[in-house]
Amino acid sequence: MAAVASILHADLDAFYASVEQLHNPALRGKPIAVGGGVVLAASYEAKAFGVRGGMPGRRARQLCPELVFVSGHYKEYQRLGDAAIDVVRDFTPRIERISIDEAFADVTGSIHLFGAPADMAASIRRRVRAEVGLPISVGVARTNHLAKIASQVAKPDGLLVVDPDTELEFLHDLPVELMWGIGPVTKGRLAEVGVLTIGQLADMPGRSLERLLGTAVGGKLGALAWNRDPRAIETDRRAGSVSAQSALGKRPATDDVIGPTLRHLADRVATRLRAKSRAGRTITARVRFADLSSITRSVTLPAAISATTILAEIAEDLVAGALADHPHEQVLSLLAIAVSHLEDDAVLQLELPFELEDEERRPGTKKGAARWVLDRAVDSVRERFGRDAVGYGSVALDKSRSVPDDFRELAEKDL
DNA sequence: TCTGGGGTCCTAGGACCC
DNA sequence: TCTGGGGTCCTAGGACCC
Repeated sequence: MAAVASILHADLDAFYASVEQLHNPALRGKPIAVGGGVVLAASYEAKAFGVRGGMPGRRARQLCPELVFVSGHYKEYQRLGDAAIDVVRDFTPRIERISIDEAFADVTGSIHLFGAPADMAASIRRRVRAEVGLPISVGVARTNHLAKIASQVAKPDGLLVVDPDTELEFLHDLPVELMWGIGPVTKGRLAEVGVLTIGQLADMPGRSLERLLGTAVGGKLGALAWNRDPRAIETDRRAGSVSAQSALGKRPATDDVIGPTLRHLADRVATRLRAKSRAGRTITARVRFADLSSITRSVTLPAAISATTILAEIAEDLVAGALADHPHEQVLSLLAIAVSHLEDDAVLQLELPFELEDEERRPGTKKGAARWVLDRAVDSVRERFGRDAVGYGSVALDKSRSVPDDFRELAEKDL
């Protein structure tokens, strides 16, 4: 019965870029970026020039003229990411995987088997380097939040253990943006009142903090700054929503752009739902305009759906409504569809009778069920012959702009 | 030199019910 | 006629994470 929890946070360093450098020795030691139009990941050599993920490729090339762009090997990312996390899993089943390259592990119950958490962390780093070939940083601490911060401070290719006796000393000298939940906006708001370090944040009266940032954010950050982290490892999280989006560059807000794009997005989302026997009640459509401002419209149905065509029709209605509210916007830069309020057992849900307000355009039970059967048939053909074997009409997406499907899959969470 | 894609959580107002 | 209070759901938007 250990009195204190021991949490590890393991985080592969510059993951995609490291995989490319592993497979192609000519890239080692060089500034490289995975991606093209947009930088999906940068090597540490590139980060030294200020290149960051999410940055437009053109901007990255300005910052670093000798930057080498490489296209991604996404299947490899999935395989090696899994392999690295599996090494961590050898030390405990109490794993919460945050993303493809990052996981928390609660090793409190493993100490009697493997020794001190710091030794486990060192073993993990050695084994991931030897067996997977990649550098991984590990933070060790009493709480999730502290372990996560420790791994960030340890990077690249480092190990940092936060001694339970010196947690606040460690925490309070660090810049506020290392905390979970502090992004550019919150960092800016804090900077305006002269708060740059976690220690300064901790010294703010709770009430001023909540006035500045809102009760939830302010309260949470205040607690974290004093090292009160309520968060425990969650070993089996399931996604609460599914979504798909397409950046469009600049396209006119016309039916020939909107229709095919929404059908494509609806297909992606609905196929994923059906593959996991799930369905959702709330449908949200997002429209982003040329100036990057965006609006959303949503509707909650009396029963959950997972049929492609119904989802596409509802999304089209939502987008039409959104555009009607903004008659002066003529140019679109992105469309997105999300389904939330997810429920299990799509088959049963879809057989429940439900009626939508406009029966003419939004078929209810019988047609809905028939469409679901058709969608399942399409799904099974695709399973055998590939995604492109059969489609829902023409998809007039600008392929040069869009991101490979393999990459999209990396970000998908388990439904 | 206006930026990709998939997610989570929170807020605030209004509708509706008891 | 006007007065309460609490709870839940829905919608739209915003900040943040990887």
